[in-house]
Amino acid sequence: MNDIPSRYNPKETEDKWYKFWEEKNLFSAKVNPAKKPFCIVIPPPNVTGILHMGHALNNTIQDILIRYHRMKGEEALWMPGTDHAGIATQNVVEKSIAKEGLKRQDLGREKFIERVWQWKEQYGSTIIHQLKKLGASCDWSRTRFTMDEEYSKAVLEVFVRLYEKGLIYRGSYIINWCPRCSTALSDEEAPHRDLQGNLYYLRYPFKEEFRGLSQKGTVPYIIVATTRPETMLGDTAVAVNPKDKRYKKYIGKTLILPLVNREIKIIADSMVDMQFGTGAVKVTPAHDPNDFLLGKKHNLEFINIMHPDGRLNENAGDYKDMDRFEAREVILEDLKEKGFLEKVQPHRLSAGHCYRCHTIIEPYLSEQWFVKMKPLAKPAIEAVKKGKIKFYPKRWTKVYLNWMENIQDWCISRQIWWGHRLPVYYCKKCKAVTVSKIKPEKCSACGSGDIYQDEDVLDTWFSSWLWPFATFYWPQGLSPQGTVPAEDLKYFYPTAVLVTAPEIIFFWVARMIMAGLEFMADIPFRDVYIHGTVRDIEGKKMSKSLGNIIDPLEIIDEYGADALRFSLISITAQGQDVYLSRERFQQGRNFANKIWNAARFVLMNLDPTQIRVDLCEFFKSQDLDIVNRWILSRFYTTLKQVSKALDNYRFNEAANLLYGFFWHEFCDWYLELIKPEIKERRNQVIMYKILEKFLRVIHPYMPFITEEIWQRLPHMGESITIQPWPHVQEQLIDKKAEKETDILFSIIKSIRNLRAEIEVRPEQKVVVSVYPQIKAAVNLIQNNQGLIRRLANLEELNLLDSSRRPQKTTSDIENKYAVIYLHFSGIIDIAQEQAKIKQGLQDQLKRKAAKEKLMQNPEFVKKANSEVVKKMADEIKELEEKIKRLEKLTDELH
RNA sequence: GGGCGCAUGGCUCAGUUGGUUAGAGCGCUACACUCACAUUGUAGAGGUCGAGGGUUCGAAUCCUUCUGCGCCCACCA
Repeated sequence: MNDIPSRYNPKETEDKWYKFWEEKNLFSAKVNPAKKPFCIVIPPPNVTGILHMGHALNNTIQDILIRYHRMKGEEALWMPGTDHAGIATQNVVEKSIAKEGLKRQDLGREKFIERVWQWKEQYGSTIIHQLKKLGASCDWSRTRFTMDEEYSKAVLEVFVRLYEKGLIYRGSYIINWCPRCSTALSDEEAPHRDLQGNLYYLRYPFKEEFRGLSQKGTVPYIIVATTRPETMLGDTAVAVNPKDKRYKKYIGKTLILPLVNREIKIIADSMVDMQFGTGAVKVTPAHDPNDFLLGKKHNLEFINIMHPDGRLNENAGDYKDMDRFEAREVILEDLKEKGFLEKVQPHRLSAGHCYRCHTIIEPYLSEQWFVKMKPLAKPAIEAVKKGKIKFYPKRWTKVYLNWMENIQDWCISRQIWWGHRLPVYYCKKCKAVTVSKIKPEKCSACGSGDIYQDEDVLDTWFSSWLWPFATFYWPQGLSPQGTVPAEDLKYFYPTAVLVTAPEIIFFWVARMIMAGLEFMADIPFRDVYIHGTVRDIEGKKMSKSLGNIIDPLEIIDEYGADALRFSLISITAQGQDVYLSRERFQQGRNFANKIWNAARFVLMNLDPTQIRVDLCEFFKSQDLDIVNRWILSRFYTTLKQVSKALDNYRFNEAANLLYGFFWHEFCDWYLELIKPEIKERRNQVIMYKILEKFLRVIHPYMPFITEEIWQRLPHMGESITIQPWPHVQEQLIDKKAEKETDILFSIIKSIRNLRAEIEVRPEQKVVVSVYPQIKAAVNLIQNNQGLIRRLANLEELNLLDSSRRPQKTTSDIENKYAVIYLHFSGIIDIAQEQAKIKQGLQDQLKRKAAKEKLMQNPEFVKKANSEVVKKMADEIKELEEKIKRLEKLTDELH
């Protein structure tokens, strides 16, 4: 009689509806002055990316927002795309050609880049397909890639503008160098991790006293401490603090650098911490950022001892071509042998690690390009301080500001091939630098045609920081095919909200704010929502290397995308980390199935001819019964709360509200209540309308199942994705009905409780007498006897007007509203009953005493909210009545 | 060294501006597959809200100190 299976099968629906949405272009957004724009730019995943739980969380949140605002009638645009991810992608392709026994150098730059593009064509859209599996409603027709021709123009434009403004400069500085990737990295790309290492104490002998020391008996050497002994080969000084009494007399003296036999001076600088190590520090200006500063200040020699790949170079003498860590061991051996090693102490230290390959980075002196950040940071700090951009949760504001206020210049050149090549040209003749978007014919200084382009490419983030406007074809404002009109940028920018993870704040969020203000003269987004990190059940971050990954695609396969989405969101408190296990997804699957079966039930019992009516009109024309008034009220109350929660980025709250409403109110109570009279018009209309509206409201969370059901309903419109978000009908919110059903339900629950307690078989009908404790309950019970009888499985229901315990009573129970007596031919355990009553009496007395004490406190009466005081007084009155009744009962039982 | 987060029933967590008897999911116990759903239903057990101190008529909630766990930042040779 009906063709709906009793289990929801996501596999049969998800791909089908996604295809449908795409075919109908339901996700495309256009400039529409009649509508409010709502735009989110996706944090572009790496082209090398495959969907992990972090993506799943990040994109589910964005999809919920986009679908919600689309239904609210805004012009919702979710701008998708991918990031060329310079280092990561180059690494992947290098690995792939390594299978053919090739290195990128074998291919040469051009051929290698060709291979990367080939790779991108083949695998670069994997993540896009996976996002579609998730249900992401991006406007795919706009998909951008940071290496697109037009996008690249924007990148070069920005470089040139900043250069011309004097904000980009080139210079030799100590930067983070990854020997494995063989490139410079920004500070953000080289996060510090703690390591267990050693502090090595080395003896540097004095030159003057070198020979005759043993006779004089003075200290023949100064001891310096270092964690990287191999860098001693590049030492050009030893520094002490000028205030340090121990060393004052040695300042200006000369030492002989062991193994190398270089003469180095002892210099004084207040930078030296007297407390650390021996208070004397070896200075390696080419291999340590602090030493670099000292080197500049004291005009020291800069000796680079390392090849870019981490092996030592010709300046390392005998240690040439050894790997840095191998050299460390050999050097230590040699130092030890020659008596220059004083001691070795275990030492916790932290070192930068390449964020792509996790190799320990080397502070390395090299010529790089930098962006001066302070001038860019200033307005970006202001924008957040003034509240033009808001972080959710708020606490990230401080993290952002702290970083921005201490911002360092940004190293943007990378010594790799895959990326935007610097628009910088050098003249072979006069060495002048020409910076130009398009390759210049000749040197801007001397006019020579003998020029060549810088080999370096730009940091990937130097392109991603333009994402919120470069995706709209800034600065031309027009896509090459003219498919994206110039007005788009104006209409959709600034975007509404950026959704991302905390570790991206510095990399991307902060820089987008700076770029937006600099190039668009406006903030790129109004809100920043920072969600938590996805962890496993033990709290460890999910990562491939730990092997604790839960693959979202497997979850989709097993439970469905809706289940994945719903579960993920319902356990993610705002901004808190998420602890996941596979079992957690059962909740979402079960909920989907519940919705499925409720819809199935409604459809099985639906007469489509009855329901074509406007809900409000229908409501006005009818004298609706309490049950329908209640469920309408509950729906609209929930809707109101859900909208509010979504507006405040409280996604889990909205999810849980919807879950509770649908499962425990609509299914458990409402559908059960109307079952016998389900064909009545009022029930037909209300159950249908609520189901239909509920589907819309849960749709942002569970797009697939809601579409599947929607399509089976006698619906209007082609897809649920573009149905309007229901309006809150305030006039249907009926607190009185809610209160009254609470009375009915608690009476029914109490009876059920009673039955269970004395183990009445479920099929056994019993007789129950009810003595209402509040006036409102009397009529209510009277008018809803049938309902109570059915849900509590009663033979007969008597309404008492006296609290006298009726004859043949087996057991009783009381709740806020009534005392309930159950008549059943079982055995009455008088003692047990007495104990129960006694206990109840004592509880009530205690509660009454507590409340009376509060009421006798003049401070309370004076200061507390009058509503609270009144409530308290009412409660005392109620308690008094209950106590009176209980006392009477005790007497009777004696 | 600086900053942030977390600590609530066996487990994982909610608890918005302080206000009745602190909630949910999972797990557990008992009962129930004729009636949309066993991916289910009904009922139940289980918490002195990490510790001390303070503010307040009133604190899981605000302040403070401490303890434990986790994270971020920093030029700790």
